Amino acid sequence: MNKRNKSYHHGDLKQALLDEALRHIRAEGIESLSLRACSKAVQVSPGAAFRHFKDKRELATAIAAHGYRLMCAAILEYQSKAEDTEMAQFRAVGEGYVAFALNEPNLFHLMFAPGQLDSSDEHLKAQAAKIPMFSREGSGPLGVGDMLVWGVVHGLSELAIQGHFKDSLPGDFDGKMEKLTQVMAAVGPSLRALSQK
Amino acid sequence: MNKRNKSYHHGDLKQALLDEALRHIRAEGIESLSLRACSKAVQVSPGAAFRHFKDKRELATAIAAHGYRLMCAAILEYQSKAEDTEMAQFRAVGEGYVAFALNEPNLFHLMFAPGQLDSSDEHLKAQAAKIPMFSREGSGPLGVGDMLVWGVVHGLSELAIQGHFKDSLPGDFDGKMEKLTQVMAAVGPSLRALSQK
DNA sequence: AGGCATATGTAATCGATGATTACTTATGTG
DNA sequence: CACATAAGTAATCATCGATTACATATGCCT
Repeated sequence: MNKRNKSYHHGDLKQALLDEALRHIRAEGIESLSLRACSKAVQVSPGAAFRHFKDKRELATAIAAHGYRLMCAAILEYQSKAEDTEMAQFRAVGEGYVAFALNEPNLFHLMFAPGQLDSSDEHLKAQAAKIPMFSREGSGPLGVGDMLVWGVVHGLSELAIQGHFKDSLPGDFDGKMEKLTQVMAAVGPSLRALSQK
Repeated sequence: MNKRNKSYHHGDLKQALLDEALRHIRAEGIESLSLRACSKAVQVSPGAAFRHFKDKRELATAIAAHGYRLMCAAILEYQSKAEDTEMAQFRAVGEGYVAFALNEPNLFHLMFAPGQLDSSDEHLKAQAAKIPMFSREGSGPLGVGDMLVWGVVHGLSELAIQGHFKDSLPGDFDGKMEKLTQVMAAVGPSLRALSQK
């Protein structure tokens, strides 16, 4: 638990691997993530990584869980900046969701790449449950409004990330957010109404 | 061009590889697709596959292009079954999009997995351009309504595929489609109005 | 028919990867 | 201080994408 950097033992290899994996995924995406490359970057043998992560998927799952934490933080940030009306708070959730996706496209992609993750991981589920959309999962069926709200923000996020809106959105983050906020505002009220009944 | 199955030459190896790759992607997904396994399944040496596809990505791209053809067919089918009113045809596009996604989740996933594809492939772009949502790309910026329409159908498709609506949707295809059709119908008119101005 | 360019396939090989195993070294607790 | 355990190494396997040099079949041209 203490930091021993004298020799041999790394100190906190697990965290170091997580850091390196996060850095790599942000920069290059999940596809090219390699345990060996991570191990080398942290100056450790390939096999050592498997002492802390039984799988490549286990590492990816941990990173995805961290992604949910960041997404949650983004939503809370937008909520804290918004007025304290129900409608403003409702919109802030969507804006935070989209803002996170635009800022962390590779993390967003990983979080919705079921093949690369262990979806039954408890820590992963716990972090996801902090997101309003996810927290309603399991608590009975979602209403029409809830499905639409999630669908809109998720679809817009994904399509924007993948460049399908590149002719329709400014190049910089602030411009994208402003335009997407307008887009969502166009249906916000009706979705909110559907979501409440 | 003729079918010679006497010996050595395969006859139509390229198509055989495409068939096998499509079968594998449908059954297992893109992640585990392997050129070697495909080659073995078609009784051919691994290197032979590279005669017809310079890359693994080139093979994946061809399959994705086929996916767009199938998605287009699904949309046309829903349109042909729908009434000949503007609103009914508008809704049929969305229903066809979602129906395809539910029927071919792995193909749908591949078509929106930019890392695995060569997005600049001409054949791929040509097939995609037959989908109403994609055909508006490049023809000036999309309006608010168009972005919302695409976002809704795409987001609902993806979330449904990934099981995030599993408490809210029936287990069978027909049940899912019925519910999702209701969901989309709840905002169809307002989106259509936005999309037309 | 004969000959030859080309299309198509094989076999061998490279480097990287995920994963496992047996072994070694450090840690810290009774 | 001894010893169980945690944490790392080194070696190895099978698989993968990709390239190369080589072999064989096809079909066109005269």
